[in-house]
Amino acid sequence: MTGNSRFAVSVHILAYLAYRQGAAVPSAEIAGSVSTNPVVIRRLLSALVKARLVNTQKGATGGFSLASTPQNISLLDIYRAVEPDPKHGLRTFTPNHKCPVGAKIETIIHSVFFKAQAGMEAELARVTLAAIDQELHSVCPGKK
Amino acid sequence: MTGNSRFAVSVHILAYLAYRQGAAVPSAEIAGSVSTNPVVIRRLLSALVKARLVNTQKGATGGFSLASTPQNISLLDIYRAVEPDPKHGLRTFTPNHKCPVGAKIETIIHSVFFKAQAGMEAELARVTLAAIDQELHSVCPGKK
DNA sequence: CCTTTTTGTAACCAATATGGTTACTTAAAT
DNA sequence: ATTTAAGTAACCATATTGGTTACAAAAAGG
Repeated sequence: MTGNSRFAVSVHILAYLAYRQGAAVPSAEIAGSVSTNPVVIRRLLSALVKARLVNTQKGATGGFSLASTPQNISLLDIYRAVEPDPKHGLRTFTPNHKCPVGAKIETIIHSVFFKAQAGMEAELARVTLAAIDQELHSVCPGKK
Repeated sequence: MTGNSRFAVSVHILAYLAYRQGAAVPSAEIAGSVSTNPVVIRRLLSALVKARLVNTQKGATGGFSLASTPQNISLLDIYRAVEPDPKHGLRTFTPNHKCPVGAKIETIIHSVFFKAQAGMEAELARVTLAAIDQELHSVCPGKK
């Protein structure tokens, strides 16, 4: 999907903020849950703040909190915030345009990747942060 | 999607083989169309041969050819041949299991990624090499 | 045989991406 | 003032990626 862990960690971050129910959560606390450095968390939160998914507050008693209800945040929102330009490995794909195949294949593959991307994003759009939060609070999968 | 160009180049390779209609095509010729080194092509073809999508023949007059009709090869077949284990950036994602969120989020994210992957693969399954080949032979998009 | 062509791989390299870390500035609360 | 915490730049180690050279194995054709 993405090759890096930005999306996975971002989902974890927002799930953690949902779990903390509106409290101002410092990056160090989130980093403790993710098991990484607070700067890594703040870097991702910087993108999430820009995408208006998260509010931020500096200073003592500051921290991060959701800018919207978990019901109003989909995983697609998160994905787009932290993976703005999925380049699908087309970076180094520059076929020879002097060849009849090379001349046309690039456009064709772009269109295929666009459809594949849309298929993936459609699934992400179906999952809300509220659904994730609910799973977090379920005691045990399969419990009656 | 993948981060690397393996899938894009592999589609190009198979499209080229379809275009050459069963001839034994040497890796150097394909490399000319893709604009890369023949070894890069042979590396990918090695995976495609193992997946039984391509036949290979050593020696003079040797080369590669499709092992099946273009109609019987989907882009999902190609994807699975060259990206056998899409690790979706979960390599370095190892949350803190001592935290209630960290303990459960990994499973949840795995399931989300699985669905997203399935959405993407469903689109790839809908495209055959024959469809690509047909697009390659269309004179001009939009021509009457 | 012997030469030519081509696959099959190993080995190595440069470029890039990624995540972790330190350090420092800015801002807010008490 | 002091403390807490965001924001961000800079740097580093590691991993991935694609390109390249090199060479063995194999098949065809004299």
